[in-house]
Amino acid sequence: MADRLEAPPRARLSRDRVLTAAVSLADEIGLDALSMRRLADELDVVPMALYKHVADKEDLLDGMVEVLVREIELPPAGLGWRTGVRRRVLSARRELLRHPWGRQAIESRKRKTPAVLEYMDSLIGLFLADGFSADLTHHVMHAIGGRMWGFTQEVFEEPPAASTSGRPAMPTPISAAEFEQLTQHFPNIATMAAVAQHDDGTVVARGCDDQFEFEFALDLMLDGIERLHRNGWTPADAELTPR
Amino acid sequence: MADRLEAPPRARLSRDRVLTAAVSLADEIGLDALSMRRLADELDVVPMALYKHVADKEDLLDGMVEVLVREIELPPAGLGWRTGVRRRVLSARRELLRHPWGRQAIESRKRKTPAVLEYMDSLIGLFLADGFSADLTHHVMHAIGGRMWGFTQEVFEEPPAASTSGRPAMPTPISAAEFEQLTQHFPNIATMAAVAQHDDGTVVARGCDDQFEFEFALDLMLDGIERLHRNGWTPADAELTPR
DNA sequence: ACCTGAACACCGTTCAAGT
DNA sequence: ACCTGAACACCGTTCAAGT
Repeated sequence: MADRLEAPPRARLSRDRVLTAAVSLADEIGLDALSMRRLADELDVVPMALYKHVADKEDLLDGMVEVLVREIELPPAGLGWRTGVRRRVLSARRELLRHPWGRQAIESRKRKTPAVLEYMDSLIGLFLADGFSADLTHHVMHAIGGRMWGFTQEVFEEPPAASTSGRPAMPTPISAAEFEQLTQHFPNIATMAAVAQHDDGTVVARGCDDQFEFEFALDLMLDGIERLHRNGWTPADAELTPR
Repeated sequence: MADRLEAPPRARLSRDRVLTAAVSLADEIGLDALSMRRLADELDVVPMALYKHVADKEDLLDGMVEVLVREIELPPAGLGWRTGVRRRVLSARRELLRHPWGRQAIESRKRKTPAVLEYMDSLIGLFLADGFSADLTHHVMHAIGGRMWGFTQEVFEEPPAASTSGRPAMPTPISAAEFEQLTQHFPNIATMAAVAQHDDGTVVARGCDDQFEFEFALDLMLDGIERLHRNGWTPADAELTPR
């Protein structure tokens, strides 16, 4: 309504402005809907103007991932590997919840950009500082895998009955008829789902608490790593892998 | 050269033929390059002809995932949960190596199709049959997560120096100059990578053996699960989660 | 130096028509 | 019943021009 001071005819473009706009546009409309043309619209600019600031769409995505990864908190040093790893991973998960496009974007990158390498370097540093061998560090970094970026390993979610609407994957209370169907064809899923749905006094009462499942799996992995480290794992142990 | 018996002017289309063609086309050119139009070309048909056999591209991808998942081997019953899970997961991984588009396709599905539900049901059945509570089964299924489909949790791969060419991510021996760079900026990555590259007598000598890393992580998880089961885990244990 | 316009070679999908 | 043609509303990107 009133005249604004910034943006007289139009604000000047820059890589930062392009990336920031891309990040919040992706937050809004999702990664699949994010196109160079749509982004240009948002910036009140013709599509080709973007190409002065990003090489192409791949470079745009690289830049968006950089922005996201730099937001992962690095806690103070000296907390020990387990706490250090745990806090980084939980912070990464928080970023991914704020930027739901993050997983797809990170997974589709082929070149590791500086912020990505820095983050991995800091994780590796935690293990090495606490006396993990380079070998063991290597293997546990692989074992942590996507969880270092806060990826939930799902592909699983609720039993069936997906959310028809855009986002909100509600606790999905299924109807009696659907449950009957489920019991018939997938009795084991039904048995498992029944507990997660009914039960009211236990931890699982919250239906399916994503944060709980995430930490459950994370701690299972950290427990395993701690045990290997405490037992002085060496490459030789790998030969006599169980089974 | 000689006249062929099948495909007189052109073979009749069917959902199966469409899906099979899509699967092998994706094997060849990758999922991103797979378009309805390209697939139609491959089948010597106009793009719109496909829409009689698949509802849309989403439905095509659903069908392709069905084809892939049905190829996962279900070992005979009675092997016990650990062996049963391990063999399924390793078989799933083999499928994913044959169909590199599988991961992206599976991850992008929102509705769980019958073959997917059947596979999950069979996994859950293994735990229940060996006396896992429905609660614990629920949590460990989440913890296994993408690994049940044979997903490597990577996002990690070699240090830097990505494969410039299309596919073959070679062991990537990096040059002395690159290594110097790496040491400067990412000392911990360098330390870790040095072992995986030099060492010649140990297990890690193979540089970075994907199969080894996969099984290392899988067994770490299975060990953890076994321990919980043996100790009679109950939801109450979750309250006193470490840290 | 930075932005624009027009064009190219693609997409998925609809709709009305052909056989 | 199944396939086709033409069209619509999109893509990413190049290239030659404008200011």
